[in-house]
Amino acid sequence: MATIYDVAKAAGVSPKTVSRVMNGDAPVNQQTRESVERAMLDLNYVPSSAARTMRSQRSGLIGMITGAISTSHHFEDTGLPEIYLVQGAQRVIDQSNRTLLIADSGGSAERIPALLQTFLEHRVEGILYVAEYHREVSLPLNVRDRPVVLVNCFDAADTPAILPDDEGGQFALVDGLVKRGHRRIGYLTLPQSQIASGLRVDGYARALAANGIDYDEGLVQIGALPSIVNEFDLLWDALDRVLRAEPTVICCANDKMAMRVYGLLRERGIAIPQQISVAGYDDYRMIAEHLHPRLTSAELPYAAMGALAADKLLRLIGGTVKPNEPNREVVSAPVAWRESVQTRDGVVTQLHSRRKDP
Amino acid sequence: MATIYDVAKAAGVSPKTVSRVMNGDAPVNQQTRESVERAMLDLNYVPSSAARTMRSQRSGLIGMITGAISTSHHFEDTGLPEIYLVQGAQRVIDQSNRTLLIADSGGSAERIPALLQTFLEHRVEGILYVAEYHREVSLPLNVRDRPVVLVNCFDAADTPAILPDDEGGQFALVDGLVKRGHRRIGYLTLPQSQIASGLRVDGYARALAANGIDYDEGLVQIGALPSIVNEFDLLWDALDRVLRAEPTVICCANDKMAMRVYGLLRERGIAIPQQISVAGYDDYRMIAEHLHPRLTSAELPYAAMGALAADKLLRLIGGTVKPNEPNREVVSAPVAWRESVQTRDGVVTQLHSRRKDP
DNA sequence: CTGAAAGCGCTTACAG
DNA sequence: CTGAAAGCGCTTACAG
Repeated sequence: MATIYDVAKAAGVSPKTVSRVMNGDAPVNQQTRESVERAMLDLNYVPSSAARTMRSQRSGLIGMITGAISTSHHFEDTGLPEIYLVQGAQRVIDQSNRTLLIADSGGSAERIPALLQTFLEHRVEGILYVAEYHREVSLPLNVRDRPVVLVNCFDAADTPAILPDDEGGQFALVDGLVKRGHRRIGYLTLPQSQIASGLRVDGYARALAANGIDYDEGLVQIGALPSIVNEFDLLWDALDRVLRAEPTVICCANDKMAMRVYGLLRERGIAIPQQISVAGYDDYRMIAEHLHPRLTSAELPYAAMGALAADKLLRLIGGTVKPNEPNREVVSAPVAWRESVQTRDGVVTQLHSRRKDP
Repeated sequence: MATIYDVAKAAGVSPKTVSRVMNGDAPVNQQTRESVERAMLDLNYVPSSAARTMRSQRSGLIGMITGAISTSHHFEDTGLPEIYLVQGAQRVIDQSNRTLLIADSGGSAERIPALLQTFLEHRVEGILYVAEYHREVSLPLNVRDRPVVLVNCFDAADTPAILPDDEGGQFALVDGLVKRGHRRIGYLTLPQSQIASGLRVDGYARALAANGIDYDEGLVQIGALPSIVNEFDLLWDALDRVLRAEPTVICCANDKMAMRVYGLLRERGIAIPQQISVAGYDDYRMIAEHLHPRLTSAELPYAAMGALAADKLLRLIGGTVKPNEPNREVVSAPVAWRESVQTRDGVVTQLHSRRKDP
């Protein structure tokens, strides 16, 4: 392939001038520039990032390490939508004229050191470490010397982290349900050992409290457990208990569970949303928009998290992080209201008339 | 960071010997090796792939360009499961001691030349070009000088390509349905302008013919169109026409459509699978295993396609492709039989007794 | 089994 | 606005 020397010779200038035309780091005479550009085109010149990296000591590479692209062996295969996270990060990184290097752990943690080694050989300028679900992690020590941003996870060392606002998301969902006239709000959760689940139940409880509604234990049931063989049986029983508490709406731990609940409710002959409303979490559009009726869901803002994480990492690399900037940032997102939730007209009217009464 | 010279000095050898220890490309005295390895550890030495690339003229990088990681603007958001494709390719590439560089077109074709430029700057040894859905593409010319394997697509220039066996997949599905006693087999398709859809209808027809069943036009209806606003209305009408042809099972163009059909059938009070069986395509587990009942589906073998594509690309790079090897390869996959399809016992018995009759 | 010299293709640091 | 020299950190090609 043509080198900068070939271009320089063809254009009748020095290599350094070719370099200046490419990088725009110093003024170049218009005519000189044009002849250089012509030479680059004629020779089909493509600069070598290896040479550039070696001399400048800046690789322009950002490493992202993730287990997203994997058949995960943990709680559920929550993985796929994390792709939005990759997309969000990539957009920001492209804009900074850098290249994102993505390594997939394939779901097995023991591969991560090797992936990091590869990143280090490529002299990545920073690392985005993405977890498959909201959880605590501990980073291998050999990363510590360059900027890292955790995404969808956090560690004991308080490494900068971008997290979803699980508490706020569930709050907004439940608060919105109350505003739509619901007061008996069922909730099929995951076990509290799941960090996201604990936070969401907190949000559920806060929304009830904010609206003066008592927390009824019967309305909140665990709808799934890790590695249960017959998942539908467990969910069936949990749904049974929730229904006995007479809800007008059932919130589900995630959209996948909501999809199952659709099947179970219909098996019982209960119409959605006419007889009972249903809501999910994640706003996983592949599911939410194709269920019938379409599913109301609180968005897990992966794209925004990816973008924010990339932005933060770039600022860490550039040294432009504000001194008072918190290490952990939480990303909120709106609820996507769709037809699976029906407004309880009577109650809403009642609320309206109350407001107008005094 | 420590360089090979630092390691050489610490170990009391020449840089070339350190290189030999790292690469194992020539015999090294056991004691020498050990002192070099100790020095590498002590100094926390990580070789620079940029320097290695520049001198050896081999980057060890494979580029993958994809629109998978995107909100696609075409027919439907088929995107997400292509991640399995990335996973399949990465496993193979890791084993060859290379690194996969993934670039996402974000769904917009105009970004692709820039992504290719980045790949060329990094001197990728080959390129995997992944389409979001089975289709024809045309490659930008500037790729032509290095090995390329198309995945999920093909071009007029007969570039090596790995494709899903859509015809065979639908054949296996329909043939299996017949073996399970079904003879009136409805099919909600996508328009034939979709290559995959055309092939699958071919497979459907071949399976009927192979089993001596007449093709009934009334049983085959288009269930979705691109950019239709109210997608459920169109599907509702198509489903209506199919039902009038009195099928015992309905095949759907993909799992997402099957998910919608679940909703529509239940709205009509038709029980799955007791009154009618349903099958999908893609075996998109996020959907298929969480619908109730779980959905029978023909697998779109993305992981296998990714692995095969990577394997082929590596052989193209290594020059070990067999001369008689076809440029286009098709990947087959089994059908995942689940509870949404019910065996028609009566008919099956009838078939059995027939065989035993003469 | 080991080493000295050169060079891969850029950018840095300096000079003019 | 432009250029000559040196060097980034490896591996190649050669020699012993």
